[in-house]
Amino acid sequence: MDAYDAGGHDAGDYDPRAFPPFAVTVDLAVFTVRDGELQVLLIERGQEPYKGARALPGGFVLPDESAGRAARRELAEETGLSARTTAALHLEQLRTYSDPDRDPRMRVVSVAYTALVPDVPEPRGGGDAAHAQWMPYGGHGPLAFDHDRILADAHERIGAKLEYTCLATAFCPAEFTLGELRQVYETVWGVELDRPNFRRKVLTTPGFVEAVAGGARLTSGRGKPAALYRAGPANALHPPLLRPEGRHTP
Amino acid sequence: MDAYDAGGHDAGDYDPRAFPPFAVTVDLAVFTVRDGELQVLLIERGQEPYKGARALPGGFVLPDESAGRAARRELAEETGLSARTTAALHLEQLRTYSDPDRDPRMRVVSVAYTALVPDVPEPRGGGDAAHAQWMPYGGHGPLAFDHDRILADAHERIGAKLEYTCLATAFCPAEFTLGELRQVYETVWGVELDRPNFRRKVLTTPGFVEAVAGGARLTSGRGKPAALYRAGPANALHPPLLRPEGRHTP
DNA sequence: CCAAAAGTGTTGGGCCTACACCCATGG
DNA sequence: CCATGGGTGTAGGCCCAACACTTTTGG
Repeated sequence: MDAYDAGGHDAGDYDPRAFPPFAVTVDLAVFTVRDGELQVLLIERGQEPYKGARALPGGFVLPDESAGRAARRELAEETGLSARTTAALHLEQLRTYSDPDRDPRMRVVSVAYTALVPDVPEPRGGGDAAHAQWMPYGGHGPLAFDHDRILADAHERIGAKLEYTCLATAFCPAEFTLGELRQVYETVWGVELDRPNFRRKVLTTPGFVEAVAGGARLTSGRGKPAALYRAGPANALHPPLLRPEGRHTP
Repeated sequence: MDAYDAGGHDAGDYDPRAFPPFAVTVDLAVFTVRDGELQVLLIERGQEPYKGARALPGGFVLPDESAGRAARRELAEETGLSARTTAALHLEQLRTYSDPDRDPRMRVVSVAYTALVPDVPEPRGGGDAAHAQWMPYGGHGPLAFDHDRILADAHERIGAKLEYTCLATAFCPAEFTLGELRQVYETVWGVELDRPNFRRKVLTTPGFVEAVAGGARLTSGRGKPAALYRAGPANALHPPLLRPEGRHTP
């Protein structure tokens, strides 16, 4: 213990062999909105422990890459999407999970990331790529390790970020209707929003969305065709778009 | 590379010796409000690299503790405060910094924490404890490693959290005046707030503060004695206490 | 008496909720 | 022609920024 104290990178002597060895991994909480419900990308474990249980995709951080790069690489591998596609996706560090007992085999510190993707085609199992599949959020059994907690933290985070960032557009394709955007909010928050007020709010927030010139599209066949919009240049929402009753709807 | 892929904890074979070795540390961004200005706890490095430069306090995570426990332990060691005192302090995980080149000696992944402390006595250099000292935020030179960025991220985070949490009371002693609480906001945000409106806002937010029965105290000698308050049971502010002009004042 | 800080009151305007109402399309 | 969803308008109310004013202390 004293050896480690003395080896602190802030002061004292330094011995490269004195540090306690850790494995560092990334875990991914990847969300999408499909069929009007929130879905999450999960894999099925083939090995003990937790064999047969669902888990978040993830893997080791390599010696020459940052955790963020590792997360993007794993995302590409698990979804089977091209590197060009995944490079544009929204990926955000959530937090780091470091309980000594979180992995029964050894000491693993995991940096969790949250990714939001539009309704992409089903992840292909092409080549080496994974058996990852979309499952409704909450409609899966208990997950392996501490992944239930990671997933819950991720859900809470994106719910909060929808309030004061333009993040919702990350769930939508390049061009989308305001109805689709509203459905993102309703699905993640689990509430219904007033359509006219939502529209005004979004359109009066500078840089949130911008109209597409000629476009008009039908969402589900019925009703008046809706105008199309693109994501705007803004990152933050001023003022924020708060969910109805105070906080949370867990 | 393939060996590491196959060793991923989500699938495939698993070899405990195949994982890339990392050192895991914690770094602490400890803030206080002293003399009406925001100050941060820094140490001076005695070793290369960055010998003589200022840095954030921190150290290795031990094999049998979580990063959070390591952060609290380091905080106690650096400030010289008793374990009972530090156990009550607000400590929050900021984010993890994992750039491969962030430490020139070896691969170090650091989990950064932010701590908010009231105006405690100068950290004693007692016993083994550190040469840590308070310095005005921004009034120090460039820091070692990527600590400038960590510190900037921490400042942004606490500024944002003041808006929608009761965090500001963590900067105050057990009993405080509304003037002291307002000074916390003004100091961290770098703006002036309207006193009457601030008072109303705080008092009408349920659970933010509660009045101390008989108390009344003078802040700086001059003026009418102010009533004393304690931190209330609430954690979040509804509605939030937004800073004046949109975002940021960097 | 004056300066400084605490505390109370008031008012005008902005924003937002909650509706009512038209428009365009598919069946 | 009716159900469905897009889009516009409007009235009421709540909240809040701004500022005037009183109170209580130290010098």
